[in-house]
Amino acid sequence: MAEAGIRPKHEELLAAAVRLFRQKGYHDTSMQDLAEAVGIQRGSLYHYIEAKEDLLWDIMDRAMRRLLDAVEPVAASSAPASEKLRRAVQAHLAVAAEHRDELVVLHVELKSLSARRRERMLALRDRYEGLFRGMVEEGVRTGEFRAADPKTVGLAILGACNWFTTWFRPEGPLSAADFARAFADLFLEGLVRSPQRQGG
Amino acid sequence: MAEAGIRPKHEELLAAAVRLFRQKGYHDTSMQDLAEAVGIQRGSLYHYIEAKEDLLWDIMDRAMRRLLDAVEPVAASSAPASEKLRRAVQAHLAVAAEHRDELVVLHVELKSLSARRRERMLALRDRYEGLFRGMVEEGVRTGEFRAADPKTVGLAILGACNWFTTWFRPEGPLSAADFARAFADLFLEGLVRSPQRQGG
DNA sequence: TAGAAACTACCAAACGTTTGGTAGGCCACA
DNA sequence: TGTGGCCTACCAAACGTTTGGTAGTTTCTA
Repeated sequence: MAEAGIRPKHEELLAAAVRLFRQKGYHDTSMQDLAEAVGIQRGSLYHYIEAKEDLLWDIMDRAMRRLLDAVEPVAASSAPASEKLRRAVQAHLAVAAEHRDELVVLHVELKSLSARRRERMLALRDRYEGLFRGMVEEGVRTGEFRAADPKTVGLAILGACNWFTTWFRPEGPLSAADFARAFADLFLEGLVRSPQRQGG
Repeated sequence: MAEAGIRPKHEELLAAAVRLFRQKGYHDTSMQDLAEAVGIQRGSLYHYIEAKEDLLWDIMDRAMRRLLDAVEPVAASSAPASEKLRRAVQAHLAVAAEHRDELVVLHVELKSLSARRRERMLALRDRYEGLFRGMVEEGVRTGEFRAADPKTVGLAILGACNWFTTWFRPEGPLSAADFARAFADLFLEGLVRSPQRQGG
């Protein structure tokens, strides 16, 4: 919660927690696992944190803010809706590619947070979903997009983007930017060929 | 694994496990929790199962087969690719709406399976992903769809469909069929308005 | 009267967390 | 230039509880 400068061992611990929580899940990762990962004794972890759940919160909070920081400027810009949406997808996938494990933990371990913290996190998530819904809304309002339910469409797009973290492999032939282009084309132009546009 | 007719209490146990595993996660659900949910003592659970993991496997296996049984006939039919894709999305969302908890467990708890069982499940998942990729491939091949990478598009569509389980609420104003229509419109026609088709 | 269904009692291990303590570095003060 | 006080970093051991699972026995029911 309180910023405390850079504490190397604490960062190392967080990094180990991200990896283990993604691999085994929060509840199946023991303090023993975490201690071994950073090379200290189980009890010594409490020199750095007050409780196991603090690690989970820090990871999820950080991940959520990465997404908000990446997409909020895009949503606030003055480009056409289609261009905003394209850039938002690109921004999301870029974060997702660089911080895959964090984002998987964010999505999967919401249920492992305490009620208070879960509510705070859900509020941030709602804000994030609102960005995508808002861009679709804007496109529909200005007539750039066809009539569509912005909430449903926003969730569909965000779903595809969120799922990306579960299958993307950086060692594959396509980059996150490649996938972002393919995604945006799909959402904006659709699959069905139309001779009047994009000519082939 | 071996089919054994209908065993009411065993079904009750499975149903309780689905609910608890979705709510709290597999590792945070104890045998005590399960026993209380079906009104027997902890040790008595082992009259119905050999190990806790059997419950997880049965749930995931059942969920995966529901999806395959729903979509495989669609993919094997002789309709145009766009129509197949529309029906596949409809079929997936129908299963997802009726068996939400099962599908969430299927997606979230893969990591909690033993290595052997996880591999078997991944094989089934690959088969399922192949159905969607195949439909896109077909559309591109026949020229019904524009040029696109079938694997990427298949995963994007499936991602949106899989994410559906995390936010769909049956008590909401829109049915799974409504969402399926909106999803299919998005994937097939895209968002950007085109005067030459669907005229408005 | 056999088998299914459930009980009680128990196990060894693991859990997250707390405790009391130590080693070494830094800094003010005499 | 020592030295006492405080800090960070960590250890080893123990805390009480819970874990998944087993064994042997009793109760219900067809």
